[in-house]
Amino acid sequence: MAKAIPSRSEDYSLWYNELVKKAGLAENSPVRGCMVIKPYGFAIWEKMQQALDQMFKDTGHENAYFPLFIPKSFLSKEADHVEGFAKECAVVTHYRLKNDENGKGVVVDPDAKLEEELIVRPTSETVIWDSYKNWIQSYRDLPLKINQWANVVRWELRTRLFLRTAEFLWQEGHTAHATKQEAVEETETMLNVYANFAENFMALPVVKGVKTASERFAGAVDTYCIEAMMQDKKALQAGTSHFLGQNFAKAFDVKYASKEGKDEFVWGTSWGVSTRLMGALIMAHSDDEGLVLPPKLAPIQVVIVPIYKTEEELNKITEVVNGISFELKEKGISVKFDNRDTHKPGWKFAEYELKGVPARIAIGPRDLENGTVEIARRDTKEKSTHKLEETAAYISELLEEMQTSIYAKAESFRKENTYEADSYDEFKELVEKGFVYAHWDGTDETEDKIKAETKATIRCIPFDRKKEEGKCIYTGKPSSGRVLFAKAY
RNA sequence: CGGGGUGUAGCACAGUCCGGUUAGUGUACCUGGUUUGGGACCAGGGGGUCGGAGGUUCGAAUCCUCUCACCCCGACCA
Repeated sequence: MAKAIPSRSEDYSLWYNELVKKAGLAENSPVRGCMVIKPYGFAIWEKMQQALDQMFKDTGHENAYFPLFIPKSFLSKEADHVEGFAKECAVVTHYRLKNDENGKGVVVDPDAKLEEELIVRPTSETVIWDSYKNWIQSYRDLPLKINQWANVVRWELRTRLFLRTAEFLWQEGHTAHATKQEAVEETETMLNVYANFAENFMALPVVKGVKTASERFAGAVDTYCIEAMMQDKKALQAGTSHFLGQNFAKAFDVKYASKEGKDEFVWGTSWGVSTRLMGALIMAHSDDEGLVLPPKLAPIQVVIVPIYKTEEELNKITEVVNGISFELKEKGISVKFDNRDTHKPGWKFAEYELKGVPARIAIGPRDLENGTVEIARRDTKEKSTHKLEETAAYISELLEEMQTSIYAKAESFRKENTYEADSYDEFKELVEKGFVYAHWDGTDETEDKIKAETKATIRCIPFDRKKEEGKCIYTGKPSSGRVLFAKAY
């Protein structure tokens, strides 16, 4: 049997790239740095969307949609914001093509130049705050809590499927509040929503914390984030939630009349997660046989593979399968019966492993005779035989067990590869091997130097860090707690 | 934008240094048969602007010039 994908331990990058392609998730598009998300990959994204969307609604948000194009002038209204995004914007300058006079196909019509160029949104703060100016007049209009599912474009110099593509899909929440406290609470709430989603649906343990000034979102007062460890021990930022203060309110003149009749600027937040989560899901759990999907996000949770010689046998198996399928579907479990005659059982086993289907039921003549089925779980590849009548109950338990066990595996992996460093020499050695908690003097300067010398960055200042007096590993200056360092994507 | 690498069938690649029949292998695809509890086997078959343009030559996938695209490493990256 030829290996479907290269070994993870030999070449992590290649393994990831090939896995994304071979499992039918996505491929490079003809447009530089963009990707085509294939049906199976999109089905996983849809499962993510569904769960997240429900969580947003449960926390009082509504969906809306804003334009893809942003007038160039909007972007420059917030000074830090334009600074942060200017270098990676796609710009629309013309609105018409024409046939080339020399017969060389179509060319841009120079007469169709736009008065003001349009930016393809790299994020929607500006265009949304421009609307909010009209939507908000009174404290009665607040809080305003909107989410949008959309695509955005950032012309990154170097791209990677799912992790950093020129165009990507995401959701972005944008809220406006009457008080600072309420906005800060919203920022925290949404970070917790993301952390819950990562841990309970993606089975991915995360570290919650706040970014240092140098990693902060352009235009934010504070950026909160969740950071996860991938199987190559590098960190991946899996979601961010920004407290915007009154920065965008001031830039777009969004004021409300308070109960006391005074004009006040509103307080803002924004938060988002993207198709990058797909990359996180793949890199966190998959093995050399393919994807390992946590049951809650698997488009197909159970696949049933018949093993038969004659049509008569297949008919008998189908009868049994219909019974099992019905029971499973009643429990809300998604089932696929792959009775295609064009592929052999062995081929199907390998294929569904590559696609990360959590549980597989095989039924053959042997089982028909004994009234049993064979059940294999994707994460450990263990196989076991069960009585027919116990199948649905067992599968239901198995899926729950797998969800927690995949999480537990990722968590213990992270634990095994997390260290504390108390000197710079120790730090340099340990940061090659995973996450490192170390003391830092709190300055940009020190952070930059450590990054330049080791390639490691401060992923976040964890919320749950313990109070501990110490000395900065680089300068020896006093510090009141450890921060999380790692090499990152 | 710098450094390195690769463009040959749907996919993965050999052939290029040292030019020479009709451009090859694996896999995938099609047909027929035997198979079916871990990516089956046998036989037959289809599929190529050798990334593109120009040049050298009797003759170019191979040599020369230009060009385009992609990948990896860096710079950049809410």
